[in-house]
Amino acid sequence: MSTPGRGLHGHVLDSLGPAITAGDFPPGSVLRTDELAQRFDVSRSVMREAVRVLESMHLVESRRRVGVTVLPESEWNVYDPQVIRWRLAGADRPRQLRSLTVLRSAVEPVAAGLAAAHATPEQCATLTECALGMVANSRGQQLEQYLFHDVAFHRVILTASGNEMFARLGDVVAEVLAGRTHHDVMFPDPDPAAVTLHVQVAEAVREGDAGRAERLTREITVGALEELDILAP
Amino acid sequence: MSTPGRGLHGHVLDSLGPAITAGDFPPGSVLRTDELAQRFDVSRSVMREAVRVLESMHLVESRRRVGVTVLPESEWNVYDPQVIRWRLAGADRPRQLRSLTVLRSAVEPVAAGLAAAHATPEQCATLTECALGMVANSRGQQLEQYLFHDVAFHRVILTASGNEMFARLGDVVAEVLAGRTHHDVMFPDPDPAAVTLHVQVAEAVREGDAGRAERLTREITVGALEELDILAP
DNA sequence: TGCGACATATAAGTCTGACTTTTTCTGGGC
DNA sequence: GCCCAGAAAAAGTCAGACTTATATGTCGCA
Repeated sequence: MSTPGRGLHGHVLDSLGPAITAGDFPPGSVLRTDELAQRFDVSRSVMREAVRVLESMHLVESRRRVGVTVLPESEWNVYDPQVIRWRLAGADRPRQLRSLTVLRSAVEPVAAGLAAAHATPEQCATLTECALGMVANSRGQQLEQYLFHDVAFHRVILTASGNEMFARLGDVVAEVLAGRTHHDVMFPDPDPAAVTLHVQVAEAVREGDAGRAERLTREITVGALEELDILAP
Repeated sequence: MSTPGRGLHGHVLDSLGPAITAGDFPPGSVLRTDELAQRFDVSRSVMREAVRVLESMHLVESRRRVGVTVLPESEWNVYDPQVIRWRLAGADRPRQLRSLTVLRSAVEPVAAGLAAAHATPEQCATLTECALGMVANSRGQQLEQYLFHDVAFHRVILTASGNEMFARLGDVVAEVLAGRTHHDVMFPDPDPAAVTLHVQVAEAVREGDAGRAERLTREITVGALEELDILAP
């Protein structure tokens, strides 16, 4: 999905980031750069670079004479893809998935409506292909193939909306959908109603019917939320 | 609003960040750490820390034997508050405001609906106060006072939704609203209809009427979008 | 002429040690 | 009890030497 551990400082981040986001260090905990450098067996320069990155994510704050203070969750840059990945890998993954799914339920319908107005013919074609791919793999435990087309579908919607803020949520949606298929309980086959809705959204976008695209997508996301409620009530 | 230029590397970022996000270096441009260190008159260690931060924002990519490559806009972490601030300070500020306003139009109505279900009595009280504050300052060019209550209002809605992803957009909304009042053309007095809508949203949340809160908030954001269309068609 | 292996230059990456600066804490004097 | 000066602690900064990956160019061979 992304670039794990490039360089020594990256390796340090791969350890420290998940540890902090998992709550191993309660907010207000104080770490010392030198000690961390020793613990990870890297030089102080490398450790400082890692701390700077954590600081830019607002996971920690570095102050003179004090040290590196872990910030409360409310300060974190929870939209940073790296932070999202770390948190999804952690213990309260279910809560993350819920948060992100609620975000989806707000964004995707509006994005679909905009896509109906702005999608290029190519994007419409891709959308239809994705929907058909979902149909073709909706039965017979072909979850991986289904997931592939599902992710592609939602990426196209978000991109075709023409809004960059929406487009950049493609990775988030991909993580959420992948998480549902891989880590969490999943029904052996996808919900047939959801498959139909995707096909209909592709139709609505193709026809430029913004209102219908939005309504149908809202139904999809409502379904995703209900699925979460069933799995983790 | 935030923490400008803490430390030497922060000062470098305050210069480099806006320059990159403004497009001063076309995507693919290659910078060299040593040269940058000279240009900003800092040591390489400091420069390296700054580059690491830019790298974590996906504004640049650092590769051996090549240098620091500026990435295309499509790679940027556009949800990073710092990046948002840099871009809003730049030349294509209007486009940013539009992107962010569209995001608001997707998120805030859903947030208001959730707030109606989850808001504490304290939050309801604060919300009503904010709405009243808006009413009280809606006439007579008291834009600053009006803005203050407007920002507070939307922050409460986003927080009361109980969704952390929504809550973290409070700063973004604050930037957008402040931008509208300060930098851009603004009607001498706020739209009376918008003021009324805010009061009604506060009512709906207080009464726990999620549907109405969502609908009314959608009207507010539609109004904000239309306002943009009028100002920059 | 074309292609692959090898050599080389380059820029990032890393480490170390010394020094500076800010800020908290401590303790003494009033 | 309060305030100010000094000390201590940790981050911040710098300079220099060394390592490593890698893009590119060169040479020989087919």
